[in-house]
Amino acid sequence: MARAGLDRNAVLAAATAIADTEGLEALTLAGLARALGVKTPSLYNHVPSLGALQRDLALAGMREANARMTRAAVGLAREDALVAIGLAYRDFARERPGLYAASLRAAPAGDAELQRAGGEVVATVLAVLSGYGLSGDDALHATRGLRAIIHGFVALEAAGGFGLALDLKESLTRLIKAFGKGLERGS
Amino acid sequence: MARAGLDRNAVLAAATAIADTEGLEALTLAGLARALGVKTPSLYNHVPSLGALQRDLALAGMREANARMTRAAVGLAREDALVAIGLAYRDFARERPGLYAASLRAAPAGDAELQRAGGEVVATVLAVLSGYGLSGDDALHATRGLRAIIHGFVALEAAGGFGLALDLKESLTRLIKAFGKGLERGS
DNA sequence: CTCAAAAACTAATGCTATTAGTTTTTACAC
DNA sequence: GTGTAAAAACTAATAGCATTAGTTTTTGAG
Repeated sequence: MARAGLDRNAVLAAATAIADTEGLEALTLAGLARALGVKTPSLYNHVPSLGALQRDLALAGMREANARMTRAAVGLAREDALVAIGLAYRDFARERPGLYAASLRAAPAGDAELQRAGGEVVATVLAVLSGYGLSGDDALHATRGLRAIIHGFVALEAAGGFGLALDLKESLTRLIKAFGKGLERGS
Repeated sequence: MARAGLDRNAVLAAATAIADTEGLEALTLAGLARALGVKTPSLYNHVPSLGALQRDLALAGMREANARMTRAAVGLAREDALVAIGLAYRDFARERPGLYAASLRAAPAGDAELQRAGGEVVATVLAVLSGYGLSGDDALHATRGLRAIIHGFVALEAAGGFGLALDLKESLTRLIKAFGKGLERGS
């Protein structure tokens, strides 16, 4: 039957491709097996379950998002750095919609690896905010705020929640800059 | 067989109850029929499909969210009004998690009623922002910004994205106030 | 009291994930 | 080279899901 020569990475790559092109909800083991030229149960030689596959996608998504954000912020500080990581995250969501969607609906509770990846994103944001000289609760509230801003904007855009023909990149840039200004004097 | 006496509203109410208590992903026609003491196909006398049911939940969710926000903003202006609608939306997400989740993943494209409900939420936000005397693109960018802030914060909180034992209501209030301050002078 | 519509039912189809058990291929030891 | 054991494919089966078709039962209006 001419072995297909799959391994875990090949399965994961094909799953990512499907999720990014056809949407995460279109990722099924049946369809994935079809795309790989194999019968569905064969996938269980490489992946424990559909849920585990989705979790792996989520982990890959978080890591890629974090990598893009840290790379974007290199050499920048304060407002410039804030805008850079916000736009980098937005680009990630636009270019890898499947990984992005997977990273959103993963349940980090009880999954150390996933929690660690999420923690690294938080650390990136915190690092960028360190340039504002915040301390204690102020820094934590600000971190939450920036994460909420970026996530909220990107999620609404991805869901098609912004109807008008008004430049989206401009909206996000303005929003982040306003937030940055708000950080310069207390709260 | 002693007719169960269902109608569309009874089915919708039971579906809402399941979604709010067990999670939207636990809402299946099979489980819903079980809860109503009826066989699955009987539901099709009242509801066209599972997808249509989810859409109805989404519509109900948007309407309730908007109702709560407008009610919360009555008699308030500027910063106070901003904070009030933000906290009202957060309460909605916490108290009606099923309706909230349904309202997020509905696809408004091609659904006039859903679009209208979404438009009313936008109108509420715009009305609150009118107190800042913004005009043209400034008002539109600001509307996007406030929606992103509120949605982002609430979504991250609902997903358990905020780990620390730091007061969440305080975080959101600070974030919205900072945004309000940013509106007072340009951008 | 009749009768037609509404609401329940049973039976069936096709999709999904998943498990069990079987065959085939490959790689490595000798 | 050859034997053997693990890995990777397979077939077959189960269970849950949404959905459709066709049938029976109940109800309410005339």
